[in-house]
Amino acid sequence: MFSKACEYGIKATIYIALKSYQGQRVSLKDIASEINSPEAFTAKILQKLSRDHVINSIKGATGGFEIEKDRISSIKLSQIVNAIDGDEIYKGCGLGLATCNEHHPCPMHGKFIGVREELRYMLETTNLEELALGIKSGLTYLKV
Amino acid sequence: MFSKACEYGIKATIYIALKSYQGQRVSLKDIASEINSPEAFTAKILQKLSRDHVINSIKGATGGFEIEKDRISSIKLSQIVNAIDGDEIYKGCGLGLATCNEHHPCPMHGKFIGVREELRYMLETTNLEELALGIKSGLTYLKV
DNA sequence: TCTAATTCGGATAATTTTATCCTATTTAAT
DNA sequence: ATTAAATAGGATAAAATTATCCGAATTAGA
Repeated sequence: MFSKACEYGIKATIYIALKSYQGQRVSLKDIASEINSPEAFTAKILQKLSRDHVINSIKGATGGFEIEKDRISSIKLSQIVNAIDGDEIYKGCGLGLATCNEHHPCPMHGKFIGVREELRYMLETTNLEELALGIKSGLTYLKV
Repeated sequence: MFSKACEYGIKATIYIALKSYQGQRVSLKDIASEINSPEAFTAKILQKLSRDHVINSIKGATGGFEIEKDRISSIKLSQIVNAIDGDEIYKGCGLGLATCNEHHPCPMHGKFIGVREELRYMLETTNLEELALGIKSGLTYLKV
């Protein structure tokens, strides 16, 4: 469904949100260990999310990654997915046709539109805060 | 969402079903041209579908690919996807956790379960006949 | 029997995705 | 200033996916 990079990106952002919520800044090493991802690869993904202003990166000795507390609840899953995988997955044709719409639908169009719409809605309405809260309360997990 | 191989596989199977429905057997060349896919790569995918008994392949001079008419309505999209991409996409965790269930959910689990379930249901209930019929009636398209 | 049309399948190549390595740069603290 | 800890980013490598090439095998029909 999502690329590995996107999976890492989502998990990393949730973890950063959780820690930011608690007033803590987190290092790459910490993130990679917490979400069980390869460090250098995760670094590239965080750079991308930082350039896209989903997260903030702070260089230097006490540097790391964080998100302003008051932005956490307004950041949607779709922004993360978009920054890494683009929007093809929740806006594009299921069979990869360049143009697929009501006037020129692929064979799956009518069947797929509900799935895609539900995915789009889920990604565009789910915010970081609710995801981080699940981790905080020990109800959900980022690894294993 | 689906791999390129899977997209080709679905389109190819729909086209084979359409022609089989009309009592015609189709060649690889015909298929590749009709769904706009690379011939040799499509051949590998058709081999896989053939080994999985989704389609039949006939060797030799007047050979090609076909599906028994009376099986067309009973073949589900999920069988094609399964043969090529496996079932991870509609059964696995959205964040790639090896174990993700109600007792040990990933942060997205509760949000993702609806999407995944709708995708699973769509794939498991949509049959080849309805997809081929759309093409036959000129309402849907396999390319452009 | 021969030929032509076809699928099969092994080998290889190209491209994309995933992953690693290493140096430069930044910054807080001593 | 110096040092240590951290991110940035270019170069490269490994693995997976997508794509191509070509000879072997099969089969209908002349």
